Amino acid sequence: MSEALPLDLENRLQADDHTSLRLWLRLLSTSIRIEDTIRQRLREGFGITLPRFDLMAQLEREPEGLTMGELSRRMMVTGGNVTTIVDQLTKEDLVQRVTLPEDRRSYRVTMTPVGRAAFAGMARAHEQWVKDLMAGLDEHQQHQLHHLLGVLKHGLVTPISTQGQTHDPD
Amino acid sequence: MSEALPLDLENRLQADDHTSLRLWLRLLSTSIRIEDTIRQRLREGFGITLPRFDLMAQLEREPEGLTMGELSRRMMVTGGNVTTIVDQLTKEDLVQRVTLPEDRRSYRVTMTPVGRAAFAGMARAHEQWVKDLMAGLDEHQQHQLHHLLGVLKHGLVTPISTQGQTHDPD
DNA sequence: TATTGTTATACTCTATAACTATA
DNA sequence: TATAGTTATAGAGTATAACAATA
Repeated sequence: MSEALPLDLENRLQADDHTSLRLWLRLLSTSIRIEDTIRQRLREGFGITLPRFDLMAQLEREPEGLTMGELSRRMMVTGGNVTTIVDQLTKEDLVQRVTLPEDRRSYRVTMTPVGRAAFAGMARAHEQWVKDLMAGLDEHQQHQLHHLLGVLKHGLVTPISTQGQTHDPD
Repeated sequence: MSEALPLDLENRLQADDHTSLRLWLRLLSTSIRIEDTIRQRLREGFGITLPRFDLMAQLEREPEGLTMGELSRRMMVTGGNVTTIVDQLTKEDLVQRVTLPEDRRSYRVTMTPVGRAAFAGMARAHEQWVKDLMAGLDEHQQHQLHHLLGVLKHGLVTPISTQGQTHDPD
């Protein structure tokens, strides 16, 4: 975990490479493992997929609802896919399209009362799962990890596409 | 980043929940952002997908090659999918199936010379991308993050399936 | 009978591009 | 013309289950 660092600059670069690669593989595998667990439990417990859960989570924060375009930008997927997901959730009576008088090309997607109730249960379970999965770290370690990930994330070179002012505070 | 912790036990649990949830969202979003970047560059630079790259990375570490079953367990996907991926890589002459005299049901998948050369280039580029993406953290922070992720990962309750002794040291 | 690998099928998510209807 | 959303299509990855060949 803490090898002696060589003094030669080129070797140091090499060592640095391996540190980064090992870190990335661990970050990725940890994330995938947790995500798969949550995905599986959402399916088994609530018969819902992660993208559909995510869409409802977006709506939960916005009681007014969101247009398809807003959902597309927030979820960072193309419009056609949002249509599919909203279609499915609509079929299950979890969300609905509400027409806008001021622009008849557009809709506002909101949760139905059924959807709100269903989501409350899912969100509660979800939060408990996450808490359990994170329980290997104490409060201090969690804050430390949160901080380091923040540094890493904000240090990422923003890709070419800063077009749609993506909504992604975390 | 460091709010005062309430003393009431129930509130503390609540606060703890939110810490975990915020941590998880940050972990997930950071991981996805890096993964998407790498995925896109692998496609644009080398015309290869992440699962195919991963399969070749598995073979790279095992000069003797691996059977379909071993690949399936290491990549944690079902056998049918490994068949598909190996088929595609075989079509591009990057890997090959080598028959085993001792068990004619089974094969050993190895990289072709072409595949080995191609993978060397990909791996070099991949490592450099990772290094650049991680550059927001200094060496010490990277080790710290690596350590915390290790604690988190090993604290995860091992899922029910410890059947196939999954190969996943990271 | 059990095991290795393949095939067939289906589902979800994803992107691109053509299209409709409004603005 | 430009924009909001839909539809059509295609491709990748995934799982399940039935199947063939071999052990």
